[in-house]
Amino acid sequence: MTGTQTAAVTARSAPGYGEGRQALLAAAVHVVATRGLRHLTYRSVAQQANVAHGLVAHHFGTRDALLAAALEFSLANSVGSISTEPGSGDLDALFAGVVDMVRANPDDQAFQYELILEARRRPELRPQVEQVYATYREALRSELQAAGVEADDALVHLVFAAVDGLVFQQVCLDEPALTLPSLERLRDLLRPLSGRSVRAD
Amino acid sequence: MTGTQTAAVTARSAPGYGEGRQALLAAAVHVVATRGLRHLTYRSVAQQANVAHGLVAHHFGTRDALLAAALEFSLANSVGSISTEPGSGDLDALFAGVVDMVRANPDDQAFQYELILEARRRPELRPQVEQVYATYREALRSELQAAGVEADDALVHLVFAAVDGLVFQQVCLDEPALTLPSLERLRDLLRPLSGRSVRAD
DNA sequence: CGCACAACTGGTCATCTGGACAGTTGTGAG
DNA sequence: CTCACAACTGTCCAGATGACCAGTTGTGCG
Repeated sequence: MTGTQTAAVTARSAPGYGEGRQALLAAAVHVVATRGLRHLTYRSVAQQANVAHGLVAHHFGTRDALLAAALEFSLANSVGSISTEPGSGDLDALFAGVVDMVRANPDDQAFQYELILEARRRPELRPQVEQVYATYREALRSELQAAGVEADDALVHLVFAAVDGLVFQQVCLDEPALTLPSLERLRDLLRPLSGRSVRAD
Repeated sequence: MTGTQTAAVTARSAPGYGEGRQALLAAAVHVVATRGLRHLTYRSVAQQANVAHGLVAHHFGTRDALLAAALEFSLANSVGSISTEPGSGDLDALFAGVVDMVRANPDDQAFQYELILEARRRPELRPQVEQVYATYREALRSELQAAGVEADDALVHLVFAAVDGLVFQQVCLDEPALTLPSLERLRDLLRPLSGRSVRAD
């Protein structure tokens, strides 16, 4: 690519030298999220990344390996804190940023749900999926304990499943309007279990 | 197929005359659930159904139409009551059969999650998906009200999302051990909201 | 500048796929 | 039994796909 930027009328510019691998990872997330696993082909992902299709085999070897790497990439980019005030025990801060996070990164969420389902069929993907679930659950346990809630396994599992379900529905049915009030109700349900009564209501 | 049953050593027998269409629908659910949407091809579904692959085009015309029909088929086969004692208001009966239902029909659950994600990309699938969610939510609202719980939209949405999330995790991560205790905890959280205190603890 | 190596390109090929289609088989009514 | 029609079969074909690969280009070091 030597001085032909003016000739390149595509919406996406070619990645810089040495940036192809990363561009392919991001492209894989986008293609899967928007068109499904079925349409993730060497050519579709290369086109999305604006590189030649042979580069997929060059960097990843196989389609399966691309997917595994893309999952790792997506998780690394989206795992965040479950509270806007980590460690504070403030229930109002718990999951407070979820709706905006999903809105800001719908591709990552959708991609991850696709890959979680794929993990049923691809055992090599499971460690990553399980690790993320476990990480979030431990973080949730800490937050609940900081709030004075006795956080046994069943409660942690339930609360995390509830949020997982809310996000899934937001992503799939595009119903963000009810996510915030539902999270509010979740906090209302948890509040009597905590040692605190901060909210004046 | 005239008297060659002894020669047919395949695990699946060919469907009877006139039963091909139904066999293909069931096969589609199984193939998608076990191998993903990507591997749902005319040939894979026909092989699973033990019919010739041309029959897919004959009955459904296109792969997309097969999927839409299979979703309808799967939903018709799996939508059940959310309580083991419908209308009773008994919180202990609420979602009591869920774990066993998922265990008995993992294919249907997985298939439906695959199709829910697919509905993001295929607007024609959305009415069915939304209809099922709406039906379940209304049923949940009724059960909660029968239990004396003031069932506003946010609470219904939250409770259904929680169960949806639990089922998703059971299906994908194969962790049924925590589903029952989590449902128990969900009921514990709902109990103070009801006008009843039936459980002796 | 030359060189080693990585990144990248785009052609190639065997195989698969969606779907059309002509021919065969099965069913039920008259 | 005959006939109309639906169900079914398996071949065909154009296009797509995963992956390989020889050749080209870019980078950084000596």
